[in-house]
Amino acid sequence: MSKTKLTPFELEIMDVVWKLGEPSVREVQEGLSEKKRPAYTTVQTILLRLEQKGAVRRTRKIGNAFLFQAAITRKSVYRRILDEVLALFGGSAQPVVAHLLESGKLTLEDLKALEEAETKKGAKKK
Amino acid sequence: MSKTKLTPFELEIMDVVWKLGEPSVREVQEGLSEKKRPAYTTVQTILLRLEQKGAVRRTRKIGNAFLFQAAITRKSVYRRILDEVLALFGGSAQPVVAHLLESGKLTLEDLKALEEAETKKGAKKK
DNA sequence: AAAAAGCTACTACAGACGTAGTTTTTACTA
DNA sequence: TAGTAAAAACTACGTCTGTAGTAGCTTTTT
Repeated sequence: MSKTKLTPFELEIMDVVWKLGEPSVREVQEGLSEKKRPAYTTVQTILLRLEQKGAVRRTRKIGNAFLFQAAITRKSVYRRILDEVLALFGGSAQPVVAHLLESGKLTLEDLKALEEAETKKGAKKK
Repeated sequence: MSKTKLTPFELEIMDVVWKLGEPSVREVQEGLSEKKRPAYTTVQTILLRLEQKGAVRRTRKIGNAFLFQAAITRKSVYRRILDEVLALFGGSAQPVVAHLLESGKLTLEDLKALEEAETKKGAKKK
């Protein structure tokens, strides 16, 4: 898919777009947490850049405002991010998980749950 | 620890520094993969910025060249990166691992191995 | 010692990012 | 239809990144 490289802030905007589905600039702005809510035009600018990057597209116009829609999936973006992290960790996922465990971000219970889910899926698949 | 925020390229440089221990600029440059090996002065610049960020420090001088050394640990950097990724994924590690599994980056075997290692460590601890 | 080779320190610069102001257009509303 | 409110479009700008050139000092080699 598109090799869309998004910045952290663009990511946040995308998050809102994904959540809302087909928001206007105004809605995106209001969808951001109050603490750091940038100016309307800032959101507008980012949305424009996201459009140029092919991450969103304008769908239609309501009144005089455009509505936007994600043009890439959340999953594809997450995958790319994880791939980058993996590359950092030498290309293998195991050390990443080991790190998560070590830092307490992931528990043994989490692991077991995941394992079980995966086992089930594997069995079900095909 | 230091809230050192490193760019991708700085990360690469750090990687070489960590690997070599106490390299000179030249050694760092040569430690980078041949494909994208930047000019000597580019490496120098990055090393300078890393120094300003507190990520490396100059140790001594051999001939007329300085030697550098990491001032932050690999682990602390990795931890910060993972924290950022976790934040993206909603603060929880489980979805991250689920993603890894789904994309085939992590296998059931990996999971089991990790689980076992973790169990052992947990038992050993204190 | 003079030249050569290698380093450091300083400077530069284009493109990306975050941020937002200003001008122009559009579309309701009285 | 004229006025106004809201949005779009355009412009701007400081900082960060990747990238490297250049001037000048230092060490080594003739």
